[in-house]
Order: sequence, then structure tokens, then C-alpha cells
Amino acid sequence: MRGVAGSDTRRRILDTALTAFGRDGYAGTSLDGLAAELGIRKQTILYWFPSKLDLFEAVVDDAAVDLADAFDEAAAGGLAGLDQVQAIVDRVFRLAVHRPQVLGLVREVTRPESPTASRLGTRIRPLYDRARDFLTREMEAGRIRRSDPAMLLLSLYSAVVGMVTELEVQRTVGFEPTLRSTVMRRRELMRFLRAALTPEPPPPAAP
Amino acid sequence: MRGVAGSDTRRRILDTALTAFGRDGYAGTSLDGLAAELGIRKQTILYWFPSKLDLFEAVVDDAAVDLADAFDEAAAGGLAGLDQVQAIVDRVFRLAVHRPQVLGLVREVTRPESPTASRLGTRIRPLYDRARDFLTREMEAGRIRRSDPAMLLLSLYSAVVGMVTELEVQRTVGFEPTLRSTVMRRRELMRFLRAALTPEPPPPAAP
DNA sequence: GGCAATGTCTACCAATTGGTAGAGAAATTT
DNA sequence: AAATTTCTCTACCAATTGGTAGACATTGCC
Repeated sequence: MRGVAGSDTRRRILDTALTAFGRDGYAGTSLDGLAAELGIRKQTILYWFPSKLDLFEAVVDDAAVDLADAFDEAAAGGLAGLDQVQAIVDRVFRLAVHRPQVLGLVREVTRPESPTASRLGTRIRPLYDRARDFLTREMEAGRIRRSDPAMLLLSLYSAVVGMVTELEVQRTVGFEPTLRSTVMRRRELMRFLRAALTPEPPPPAAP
Repeated sequence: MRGVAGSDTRRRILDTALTAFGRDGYAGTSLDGLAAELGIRKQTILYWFPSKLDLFEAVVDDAAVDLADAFDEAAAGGLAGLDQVQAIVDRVFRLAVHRPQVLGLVREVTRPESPTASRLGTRIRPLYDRARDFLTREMEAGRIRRSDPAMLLLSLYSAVVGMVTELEVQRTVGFEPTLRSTVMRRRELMRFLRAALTPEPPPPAAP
């Protein structure tokens, strides 16, 4: 089997590399190891991606697309206020459940000394701006508690990524998180976020 | 200058290694690089710590002490409810300001595949238990919104670490965060947390 | 069938990695 | 002052790293 297929080799490399980089970090991932995992030679990887760094950047770009798609999809509903926030959180959780690697990579790539410190930054920038604008708008409309939108966004981001990361930790330790526990986490996170974002004390339940 | 002093060599290695591991990760840190940074030979490091992994574990243990001290200090006041939470957040921010490396290490060590995945875990476990018990107690006393304490703690942790990490990102990009911006971040985070934790809609301000 | 393009491989390589062995200087003990 | 302990160093080493050169097989085109 030589010089065959090939078509999907690039794809397979990207997928496996995404998992590896997210799991072991850039420095902790070796091309030889990656190749072994794929059942190919390292030189095949270097054929598709001229260097390790090029591979990493391709992986990041790839993941950025996934993230952007998820956001687009969640934003497509045209919801407002907390409902929109909820839709996004739900969508991120869904991503975290069947492609947890993407979130692992986000974690790796947001490290200050990441080899692409700026890259995902610029790739994600549009999403960031959109989210901040959304928050600003909703605050002005009185649907979300007023505060510094950038700070609030950071708090939201941290809470969500932290929660999702925790899912992965649990998985690693051997506790395959059940669907129920995942649902519980998501619900608890949303209660937390709702409490943090609600602009006014909610009206007392109708008696 | 041979065979002299030495006394503080171990200390210096630990400090520099803490920074390096937190900044570049375990895999991304080389003993040669570390030694160069310290102006000594790698073999001197290996004299004090028999292997790279031993060094890493010593660094983690060391950082765990710092964290525990910070918490103890913040908890010593014997405050309750949100005031206690605020005291802890303040203290963590103080730690983040003059020993940001410690938080960097926390980030590295909480990665699922960290070489000591479990180590900080067990080292920090008592802190974790204390914090959860505290939250449980305060919920029962009605001073903090009721929810799953473990989940809530995770949300808190994520929000705080995320915010502090962001400080580091800013620093790395070259924006030395001013004292004012740091204070603002802390205040904004506390507003977020207060909103998220307050049990009842606060009584309307006295007219 | 010939031939260029494509894709995977074997064979290397220089640099770096964590780690060992042991020499030798200074400080401490006797 | 001799002996011993403590500390740092020079000199290596095998394994692994990312990367280069080029052989060779397969495919599709003419």
C-alpha cells in the first residue's frame, strides 16, 4: 500500500495532531510519536506539513473554524439576552462532549508562551468582538446586568472553559462522565451564569 | 568560586524552575536551559534534584505551600458569607500580582496529562475540601445561594484563575498591567461573583 | 506503454535531551 | 595538618528531537 489513497492522510494527521497537541502540549508532542499513533512515518507528516510549527498552525486554524461554526450556529437563532447566552453555552458543551480535543487545544493555545500566542488570538478575534458587542448591546437594552463587557466576557469564558476542562479531567481519571453528570454540570453552570448576569432581582414568583 | 555557598542554590533552582515550568510547561522546560538561566551547569541541578521529575515535584510541593498559606491567611479572619469569599479572592489576586508564577504553575499542573496530574491534586485536596465545606455551611446558613457546592467551587475557581491568567497574558503581550487595571479587574470579578453568589434579591436600597 | 505527478518510504544527520561518572575545590571535622 | 564531607564542575553517553535527501511505488494522463 504505497502512494495510495493519500487523500485523507492530511485530514487524519490534522485530527490526531489536534488531540495530541491539546493533550500533551506543543512541546510535549513529537512528530515520531504522532506518526506512530497514525501508523505512518514521520516523513509523511513532513510531506503534508513542512514543519512541526506549520502543522500546529494548521491545527489551530482548523480548530478555529470549528469554534466559529459552533458560535455561528448558536447565534443563528437570533435570540436575545440570557437565552442567547444559554444557547451558546449549550452549543459549547455539545462541542465539548463530542470533540473535547478542540477545547483542550484552546487551553494549550491560550497559554501566554504558546508558540502561536497571537495566532488563535487573531483567528478568534472576530468572535470575541462579536460577543463583546452582543454583551454591550444587551446591557444597554437592560437585558443583562451592566458591567465592563470585556471583563464580563472573560469571566464567562473562564467559567465555561473551566467547567469543560473539568469534564476532561474526570474522564482522564477514569470516571467516564455520564450523560447525566454532564447535563448536571451544564445546568449548574447555567444557574451560575444566570445568577451572575440577570440585571434585576427577578420578580417574586407569582403567588 | 567552587563548592562555596551552595546553601541557597537549591532555593534559587526551585524559584527559577517554578517560573520556567509555569511559563513553558514541563515538556517545554529543559534542564540545560534552566541551568543557563541560573548561570550554573545542569549537573548542579541534578545534584540537588536527582531527576527532572523530582525537581518538578519539589516545585509543585513548594507552590502548594504558598497556596495553602495564602488561603490560611485569608481564612484566618473568620469572616462569613460573601465577605469571606471576597477576602480569598483579594488574597489570590495579591499572590497573582507578586508571584504570578505560582498561578502559572497551577495552570500547567491542572492539565489532565500533567506528569503530576494527581500530585497537586492530593496536595491541594485539603484546601478543596475546606472550601467546599465552607460553601456548604454558608449555603445552609442562607448566606450564599444554594446550589451544588462542588460545581459552584469549580465555577469560582475557573473564574478566578481565568482572570488572573488574563493578567499574565496582558503582561506577556507587553502591556504591563497597571495597578489601576489590576484593581479594576479584581473589582469587576468580585461584582460578577457577588451577583452569582448572593442568595436572595438584595433588598431595595433604603429610600 | 511511456511518463510526469503524487505520496510514502528508507536512510541519514546535527542538535538537544535527561542522565552518569568522576575529578577537584572549598569547608568542616578530627 | 590530615581526612572527610559538601558542592560544583568537565567529560561523556545513549536516546530522541525536528528536519533533509532521495529512492521507489502508485496513479492518472498522453
